Amino acid sequence: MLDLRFVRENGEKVKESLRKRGTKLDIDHLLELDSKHRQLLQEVEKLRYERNRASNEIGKLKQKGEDAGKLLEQMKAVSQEIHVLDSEVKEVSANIVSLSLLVPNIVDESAPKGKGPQDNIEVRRWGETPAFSFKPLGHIEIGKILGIIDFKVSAKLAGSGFAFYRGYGARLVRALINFMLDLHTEKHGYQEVFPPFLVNRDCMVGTGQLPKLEEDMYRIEKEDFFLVPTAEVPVTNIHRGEIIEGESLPIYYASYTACFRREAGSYGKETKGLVRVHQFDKVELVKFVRPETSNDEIEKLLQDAEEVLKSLGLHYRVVNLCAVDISFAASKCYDIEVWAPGEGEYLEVSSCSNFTDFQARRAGIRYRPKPDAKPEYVHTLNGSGVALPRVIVALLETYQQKDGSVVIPEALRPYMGGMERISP
RNA sequence: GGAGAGGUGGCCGAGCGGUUGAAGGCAGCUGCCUGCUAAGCAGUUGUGGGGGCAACUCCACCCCGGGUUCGAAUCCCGGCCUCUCCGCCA
Repeated sequence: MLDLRFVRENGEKVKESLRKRGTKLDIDHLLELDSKHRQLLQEVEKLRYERNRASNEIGKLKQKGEDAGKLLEQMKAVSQEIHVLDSEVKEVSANIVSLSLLVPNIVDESAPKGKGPQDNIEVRRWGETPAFSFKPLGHIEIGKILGIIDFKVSAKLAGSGFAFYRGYGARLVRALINFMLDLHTEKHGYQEVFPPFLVNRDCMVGTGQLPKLEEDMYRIEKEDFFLVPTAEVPVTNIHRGEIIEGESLPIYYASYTACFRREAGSYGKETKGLVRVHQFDKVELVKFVRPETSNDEIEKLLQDAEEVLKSLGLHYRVVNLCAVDISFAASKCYDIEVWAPGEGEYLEVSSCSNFTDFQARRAGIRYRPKPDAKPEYVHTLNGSGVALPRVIVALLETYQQKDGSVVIPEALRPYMGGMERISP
């Protein structure tokens, strides 16, 4: 959510940002509602003032045992008026809120302009695309040969778009989660948290998934709960409605959760295998920081995520997303894309975003710059550190051997009971 | 799931339908004072919003949402959460 006052005073800037994003929204209408709202407020508040004073007067008269009938009658009418105006105010402000919730964050100036993914700018590459003396297989085949991923079973259990891991495959999932959590907590200074996988509506609005993306979310109708699409949602909401003491910033959290996404509208090749599934595992990094530091913090966050891939020896590239590609709540975003030799393409395994004060304002997350200063909104950031299925794709495809086995990168071996390779 | 209790300011805790933004205590801050570990005295300390260049001023907020009333922290209804007992259960 943007600061309404900011929108009021920087209408052009807001519209410019919307143009860059390719989003059409009637900002002028929002501003009209805003001024109507303020005008109504003035009217009601004046009446309230009048009524407060009169009610006081009535109280005094009654205490003295005097008659207050006349005043009482007058105030009855005033109360009626207030009631009518109140419902108008309520309606207008409800409209303002619902419109405001649909306005995306202002795009950072360093984000490239562009019309689509082709305009994202590659920031750097790490490692090289591995060479093979044979034609590398895709992960689906490898998983089948090794008996570690079974899409027949997952389809039987839940339909298409799910994964079923078995044996060393299941072990690999567990190993990766532990490896990543250890890396971030022991080396990068994050505190590990383990939240519920179901959250209420307020959380989803707080981080910006709702109201816009409700169709993409799994919802438990009876309780109005949502399955978390990412740990970002529960973890960012840890501090919803709080005022954090300045000295405790920055706060870094690392969290494993399963992630649930309906992925409505996906089709074709994308929906095969592990590349796009309804449920996947992810270790997420979330930061709460002072506003003036968020530009540096996103770079550090990105590096923390990159280190996962470096440790695993997987070739990747980092891209700076162009305005059109940046998600609703973010102001700036880097994607990390890992190379999958079997697929022959780069796969997004991490998005590292700066949400500036956008989520903080929605979720009411503030801090005190100094012990007695007025509270201000924090900046929130998060990044995958990283998402598992596509890393598994890259891992299997990168480390596959001619004999059908897959070598386990050294960093992961302690988590695999010292195993060096998975053989058919 | 059944029965009961309760949700008040940073914390503890009072509150009859009428100067209660809210007693009292603790904590914090600011003065004054006292030579001793730190006590005493006085003052002060919430959030959001509107109006004004400003001093300032007004409105709202005692879990949330409705209602009754001239007036609600106080009464009524609905919801959420916490605690205790019982039941069920990994």
